[in-house]
Amino acid sequence: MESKTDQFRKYLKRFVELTDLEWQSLEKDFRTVPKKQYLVKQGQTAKELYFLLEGSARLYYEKDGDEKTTYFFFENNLVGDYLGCLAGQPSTMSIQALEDCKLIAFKYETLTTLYEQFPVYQIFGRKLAEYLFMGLDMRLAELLTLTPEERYLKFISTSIKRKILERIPQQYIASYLGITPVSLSRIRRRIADS
Amino acid sequence: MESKTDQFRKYLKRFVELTDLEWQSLEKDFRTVPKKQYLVKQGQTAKELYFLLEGSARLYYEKDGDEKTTYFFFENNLVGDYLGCLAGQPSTMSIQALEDCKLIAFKYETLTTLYEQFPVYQIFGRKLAEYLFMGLDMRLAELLTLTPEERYLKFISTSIKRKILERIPQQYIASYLGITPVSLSRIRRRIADS
DNA sequence: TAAAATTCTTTACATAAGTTAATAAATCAG
DNA sequence: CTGATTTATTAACTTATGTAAAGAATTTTA
Repeated sequence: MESKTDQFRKYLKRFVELTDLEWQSLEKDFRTVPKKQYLVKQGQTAKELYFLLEGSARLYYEKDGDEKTTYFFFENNLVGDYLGCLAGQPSTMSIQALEDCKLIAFKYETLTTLYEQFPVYQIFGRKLAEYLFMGLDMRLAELLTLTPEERYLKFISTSIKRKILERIPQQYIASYLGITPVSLSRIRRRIADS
Repeated sequence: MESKTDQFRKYLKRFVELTDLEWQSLEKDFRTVPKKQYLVKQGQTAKELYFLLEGSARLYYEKDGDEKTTYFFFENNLVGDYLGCLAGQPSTMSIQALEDCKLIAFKYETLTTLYEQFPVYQIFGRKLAEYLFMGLDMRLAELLTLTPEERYLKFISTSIKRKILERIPQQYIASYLGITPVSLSRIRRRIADS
């Protein structure tokens, strides 16, 4: 039977192969965060990162009273304010559970300590940053080169994202695409009519 | 007197401290690229990265016949298709010299070899990726949370960026901000009138 | 310096998006 | 199951942006 931590260890294999000692050196802490509660709060300095075992979350910025959702997180992925951890600055955004979440927490500081202790973690740190960079780079290119309608079509064109559609309120998807919920509703109608 | 390579070495000190051996192990190649020529061409697989000694460049995507500029590069910074190097895929964008450029080229493969040879390069690789990630993350947040006018005001509010304004055609700044040159012109007028 | 090329601004018009508010639909909680 | 809450759609209106084209200003270069 696969334990919870195995899920996380398996995820790390995308990046590096860890020995048992290396794997155990990363102190892990189980958490549950109920729907609508926060993993990261704006203004507070994030000290830990999470591996999402179950559930989903959204990252949003607050602006003029309303919220701009810019990212989603799903099971079997890392969650957290990576930028905040890197910069050591208070978070400029919040991360809220969209569904009940089960997660594994680990201190960012523990990770940086492991960078020095084990070369393989240094490699992990690099590959993780590279992986996150790639994601953002492609996202940015899409935002700057595609129209809102094109972005929506691209968004729903992957089967993974279709699952997202069923689990996530459309208002959040709208701001992920850089538009208002009303506008997304119109785009959907426009597409349905054609 | 400071030599050309010293400029590059100094830049690297942001990330790591290199011994002479480590520094010399990175094979460097001087290049000049005249204005309007290309450092990276869409469709070709980028194999090297550059350190810009003098001049400036823009990164752009081609879409429906016209160009979307999404990034600028200036002296004393790295240039190149980092994503393309990471992914080993053909570039989806081009990088064009906006002014005559003097640069130091180094093979991405050499860098990855050095990751294995010298731990300090592994650290450099991590910190570089983290640094680039941070830049993209902040940029993305700005694009998704600010209006075009707010983005322009933010853009010109930093003294560094004001220099950019004087060296870079506004049409490119427009698409950097995610709008058309016409729209930028109107925003500028709106601000001037108020 | 003058002609050519490029860049910027402006105008007019069409289109899409934002805003507000009302209604419909779906989801949640007691 | 039903009332309450949240979410999605629609409508009406305003505003900003895109597009195309013309003219002005600037820069390039021969």
